[in-house]
Amino acid sequence: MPAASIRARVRAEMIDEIKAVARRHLATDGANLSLRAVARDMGMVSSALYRYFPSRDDLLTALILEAYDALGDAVEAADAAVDPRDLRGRWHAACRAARDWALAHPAEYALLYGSPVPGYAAPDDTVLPAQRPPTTLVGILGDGYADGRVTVADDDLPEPVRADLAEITAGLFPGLPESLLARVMAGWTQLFGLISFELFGRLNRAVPHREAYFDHQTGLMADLIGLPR
Amino acid sequence: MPAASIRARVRAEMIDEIKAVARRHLATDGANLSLRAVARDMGMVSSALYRYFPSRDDLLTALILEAYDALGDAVEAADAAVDPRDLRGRWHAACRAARDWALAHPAEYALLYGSPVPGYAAPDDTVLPAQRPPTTLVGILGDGYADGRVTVADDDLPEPVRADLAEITAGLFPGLPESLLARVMAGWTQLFGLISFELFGRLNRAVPHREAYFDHQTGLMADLIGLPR
DNA sequence: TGTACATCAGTGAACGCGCGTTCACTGATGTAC
DNA sequence: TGTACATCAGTGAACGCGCGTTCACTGATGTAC
Repeated sequence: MPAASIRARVRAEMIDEIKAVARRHLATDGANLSLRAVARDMGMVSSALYRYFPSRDDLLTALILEAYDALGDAVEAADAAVDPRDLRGRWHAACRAARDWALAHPAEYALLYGSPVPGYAAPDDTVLPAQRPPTTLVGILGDGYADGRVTVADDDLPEPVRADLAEITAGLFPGLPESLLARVMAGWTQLFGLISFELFGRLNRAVPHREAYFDHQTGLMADLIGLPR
Repeated sequence: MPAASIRARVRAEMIDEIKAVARRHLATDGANLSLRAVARDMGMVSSALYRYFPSRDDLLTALILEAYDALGDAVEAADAAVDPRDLRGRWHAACRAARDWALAHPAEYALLYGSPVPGYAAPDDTVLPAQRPPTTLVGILGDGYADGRVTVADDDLPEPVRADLAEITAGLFPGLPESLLARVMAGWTQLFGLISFELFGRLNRAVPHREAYFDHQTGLMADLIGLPR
């Protein structure tokens, strides 16, 4: 191995370590991530970090991208691990995977799905990874629609909504009826609403049995969407 | 009017003005509210604010309480303005009121329903005002259940969930079946999921017709809950 | 293989800024006799 | 009604802290001949 790539590898490891330390800091500081604190934890001087990230916001962006991808990986893997014909099993598995990931990485979840960080604008690279979980959900429904086990409810979609959704299906899910997409989006909203409520403390006193509650609620959504039992 | 109460009134007006200025700052700074910035905007020295609020967190708490109450007022008023027998109309009105309030006060909404502020613990006084919107939703369904126009779906509630919900109904909504409460909670989760998605940018590129989308989605939830059309 | 040079990582000091909170103080406003 | 006193609002300086970012620098590591 040429010496140059050793340096490159060390550099890549440093970047990884910086991100790992920064992730730990997210847990206590939220999005008020401090470069200096990260540098301190790494036993470096704060200016040294500028060798690796041109600014604090770039570090934040890297963390966001990684988090989106970790969440996407988890959801897709959970879906793929279930018999493809077991639509309801896939739905529950995907939802649970999202929740499990969020519970395991609450600070990163808050970074993705919490209030926007003041003064920080997410770059466009985040759009695609952010779409992975809803895309997985649509995929489950799409399979069911393709083999006839999921039928389309006769929703009276208002025309502007139908048109908006038609653009989405045309680009990403050709052939999918808009009203089916609308219902999957209800499920997608519900899923992250449930996780946010749980993580942000909305269920604190009211619902001690969080997991059972979560499964039941996602089950209700599966009914609404028309997933066969 | 005795002179003492003039002083008291001036004091109350100052407190109101401080909160109003602080609310404006929330919009740009998010929860990183700066006492000094508020004082500057009021043409005072920062230490003067300590005559009115013992600490920054107390000011934040006051803002949170007011925001919960403003949202609660809006939702309850919208519900009350509709013919009580028009359950679906009440549902839509309550949901829209929550969305309208959130759109008009995005920073305060984020304070209530966004990621928790690091290092800040909401005091117990916030619990009751925070319950007002879901309580309104339950009220709509409860009326329908009482006069038989909303029937209870035969959900197979897992026992721990049923028990959790039974405690809630026993305390707040005696006689309401747990499975009905579970569905209202789905609607409640959906409602704030929708608002958060919209405000936090999740629909940015995908759904331009936000209001129609919102109404359609809350309509889907009304179906799930069993509100008569 | 050895040597001159270029690249790169990390240092340490500094700039300029902001923050929450405390404290002794000045004046004005209200209270009690 | 007038006066002595107490209360309160607001000032200004200070404490001690933290932050992101820049910049000239030292050494070590890698490259090219």
